[in-house]
Amino acid sequence: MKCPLFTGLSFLILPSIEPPRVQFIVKLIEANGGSMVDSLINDTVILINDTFVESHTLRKSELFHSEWSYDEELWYKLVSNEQLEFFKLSWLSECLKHQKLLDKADFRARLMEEDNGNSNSPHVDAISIETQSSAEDTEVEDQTLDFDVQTELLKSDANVMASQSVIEDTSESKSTVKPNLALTRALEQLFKKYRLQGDTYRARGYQLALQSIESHDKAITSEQEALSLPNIGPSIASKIQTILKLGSLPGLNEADKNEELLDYFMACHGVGAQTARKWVSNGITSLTEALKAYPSDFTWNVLFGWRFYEDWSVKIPREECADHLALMEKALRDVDSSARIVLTGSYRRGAATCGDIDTVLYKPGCDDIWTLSQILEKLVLRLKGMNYIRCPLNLNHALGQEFKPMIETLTHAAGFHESYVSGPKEVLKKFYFGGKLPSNTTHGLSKTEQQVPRLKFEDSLMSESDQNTHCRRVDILLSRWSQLGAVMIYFTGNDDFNKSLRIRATKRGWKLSNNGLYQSNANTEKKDLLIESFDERRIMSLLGVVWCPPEERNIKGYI
DNA sequence: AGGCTGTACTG
DNA sequence: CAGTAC
DNA sequence: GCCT
DNA sequence: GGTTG
DNA sequence: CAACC
Repeated sequence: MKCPLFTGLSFLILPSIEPPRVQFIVKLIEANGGSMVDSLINDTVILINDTFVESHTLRKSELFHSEWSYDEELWYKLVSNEQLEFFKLSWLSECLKHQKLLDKADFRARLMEEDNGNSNSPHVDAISIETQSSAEDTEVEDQTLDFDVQTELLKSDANVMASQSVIEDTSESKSTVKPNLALTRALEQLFKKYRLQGDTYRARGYQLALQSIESHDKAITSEQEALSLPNIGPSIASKIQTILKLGSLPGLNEADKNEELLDYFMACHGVGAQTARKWVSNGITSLTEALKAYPSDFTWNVLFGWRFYEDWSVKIPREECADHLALMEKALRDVDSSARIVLTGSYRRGAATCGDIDTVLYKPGCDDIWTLSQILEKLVLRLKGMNYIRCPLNLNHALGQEFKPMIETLTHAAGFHESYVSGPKEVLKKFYFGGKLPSNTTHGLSKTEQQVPRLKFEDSLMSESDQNTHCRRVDILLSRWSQLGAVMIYFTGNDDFNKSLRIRATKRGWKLSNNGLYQSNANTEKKDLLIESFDERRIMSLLGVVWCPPEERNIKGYI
């Protein structure tokens, strides 16, 4: 008498042992001395139902998860543990058929579907970083790497000033003296001009030069003096020379019809520099004309941009952001009581008015994007049901179905007849949309009427505007629990603050993104190694930046 | 000469 | 892939 | 555009 | 006790 | 949720 085949082995079968076929196999396992478990015991053999495996990789993950019959905790453990191995359930059937334990190698499977980015283990401690340990916690720049400490210090001092003045600037700024007004005005014009033309880096060049001059509180009197400032090179210095001599830069003050038009078009969500430039250079002067001449430029995204053109050019009072949050929080509680949504962006930086409403959605302990995505989907559905969401700006497959009627109404209004086909993506990592509070919630009637782009009359037919409440741009970004710090940094900004951090990361051979701080392995085919992604403070500290609260991240230029 | 923040979504 | 947006 |  | 990770 | 302020 031999021992039964599976004596002493424990098995875990995913995603569920409910299906009759699996039930049958379970009986066979137990008949052969094996045991079933529903959590991770030592040396448990983890098997995946073959219907969910294709070429050693998980497929039909949507179905897989809807059939999941274990607790969320287990899923979390399975995805986060890099050591674990998974095999196809057919291995077991084969063993039974041959009455012996076969080599499992051919039956190997991976749990993560497509995941071409980085699957990270949440609880990993930072890899050893002895090579640059000095930055940790001592809030001092390490001397070894910085040959340009002086410049850096100068710049950062200047930026502290700049950011403070920005905060106070919200009301009045007569205390600030501007000795180089002629220069900064010209540079600003050049910056705008090149940005409008889509010449990003030239524009950036002028923007940085502009900021250099703004933070230089003495009047500039010579080309030489200008040249000595950071980000001012021969070309700009010579232009400055000209301005000093003639009082202005020839051919710059004429208000340019084309630039105005570019501005007009680019204020529409979805219309960028390339598209606008194409239209303008072909003599188009209104959205209506553009629609006729270039219908294919008008994706449903752009059409929504058009519909809410005016609403989305209006700043949002800080208090209203909180109202939006409250509304979403309430809906979220019904979807998943442990999930959280928080305000980031300019709101978190303390701004009195915000261009849009940025939020981050997460669930403590949850690193599984699929779960988070489900929560987001349900939340969106509820918000849509409340008539809060007035238009989506990106979709996955499921939501594509839900919003199909809305989108088709829109494209039909624009004169298109093809029906909308939703994309194939299953998971939502973010959701951008237009949201409008119920009219009784109206906060302060904006008494500070801002100067705002208005649609030309002939373009106003596609638009929807309402004096009482505005439709607002709202962004929801998902965050894995283990990456919350990196996501908060990214989505709190501001842009220049992010650029600064990311440049500092590159200088150290690292890579900072919304996913975390990694040691970049660009050439070697190995995956980037995680340094830190959870702790906002530690990321900044590793990059040699003294921790600062969001209100102080309102910087201009680099730190 | 080549970089300039780095990533996700649309069509 | 280009274009757009964050 | 400027910087390395 | 609310905020942050 | 747990640790923190």
